[in-house]
Amino acid sequence: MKTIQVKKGEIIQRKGELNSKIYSVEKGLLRTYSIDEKGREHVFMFAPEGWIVTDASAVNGPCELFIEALEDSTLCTLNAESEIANASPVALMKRIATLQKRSIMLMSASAIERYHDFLETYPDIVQRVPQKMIASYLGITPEALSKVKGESVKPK
Amino acid sequence: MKTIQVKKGEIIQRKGELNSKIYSVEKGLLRTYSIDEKGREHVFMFAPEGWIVTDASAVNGPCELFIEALEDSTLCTLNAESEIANASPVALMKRIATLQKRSIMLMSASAIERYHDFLETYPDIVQRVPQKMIASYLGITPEALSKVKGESVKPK
DNA sequence: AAGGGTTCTTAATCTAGATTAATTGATTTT
DNA sequence: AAAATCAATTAATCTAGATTAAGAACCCTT
Repeated sequence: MKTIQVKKGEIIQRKGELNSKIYSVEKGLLRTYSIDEKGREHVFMFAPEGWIVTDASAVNGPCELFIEALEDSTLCTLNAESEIANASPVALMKRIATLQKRSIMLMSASAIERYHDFLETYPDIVQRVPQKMIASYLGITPEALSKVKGESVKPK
Repeated sequence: MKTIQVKKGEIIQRKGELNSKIYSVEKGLLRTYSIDEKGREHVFMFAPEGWIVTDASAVNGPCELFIEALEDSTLCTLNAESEIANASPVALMKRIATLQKRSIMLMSASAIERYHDFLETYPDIVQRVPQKMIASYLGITPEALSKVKGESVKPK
């Protein structure tokens, strides 16, 4: 386990890499995202101070996700292979519960409902993240996010 | 840990209950689903023979999900509270990886792409599950599933 | 076997969000 | 500070999938 400094815009992990790590965010802000066959980016999660990031698919093979610093950040890195074996099952269950909720939201809620859920899940980061990345996290385009926000302020 | 028999149609766990369990499917088929504020059902996952089912959100509170037997089934039940502490972190990471993929699919793939992913994820259960539940799992209506299946057979 | 309920499909219409495009304002680069 | 690139918003049009409705094919139950 060691502490590292990363600069805004730096890509910490890329799809296809094998040396998977677990990152604990001490200071700053990360995001993870995938790029599909059509070349489009999809933000999977954000990680402000106190959050932990890892690409679960990297446990049994190459990473699926990119990890990028959205601000200058301080991270604690753990080697995934050795640390996962003693990871807390209770903490992992919490992660599963969060993902369970996210899947259900994506299946059932409208764009504006998902936006409000984003605000609850990540209070205090709206100002720190570009709109287009929030839109990507919601699974919609930046144009659609602009639209629904406008409608919710001045309804009808 | 004990083995129980359940009948087709039986609801094994309901939203709001506190006595969460882990179910391992020996024989038969289960599904888990949520019901949103508008009263609509959303299938979260299926569990044929060999799969394990649990409602992760029940670790820290009441269940979010219903669990139902789609066929007469034989299940091994484990008490969640006591068993989660010694659950295998590697197995939990696999579950996280599956959910990670599901979220990304829901954000980025079209209905027909998600249908093909369903066929890969659950080979051999298409014939055993009603279309409307497959549609619900995909996050679309039964009518839309009928439509895209028809289009994919006879394109244009 | 007849009746009443689901389930599936097809078709017509409607709508949330995508796409395209243009405008303005920020941020970087030189 | 001008040029160039990038971000956000607005508007017009388009489309995947929703909604509504109706008919056909299955269950169940009696």
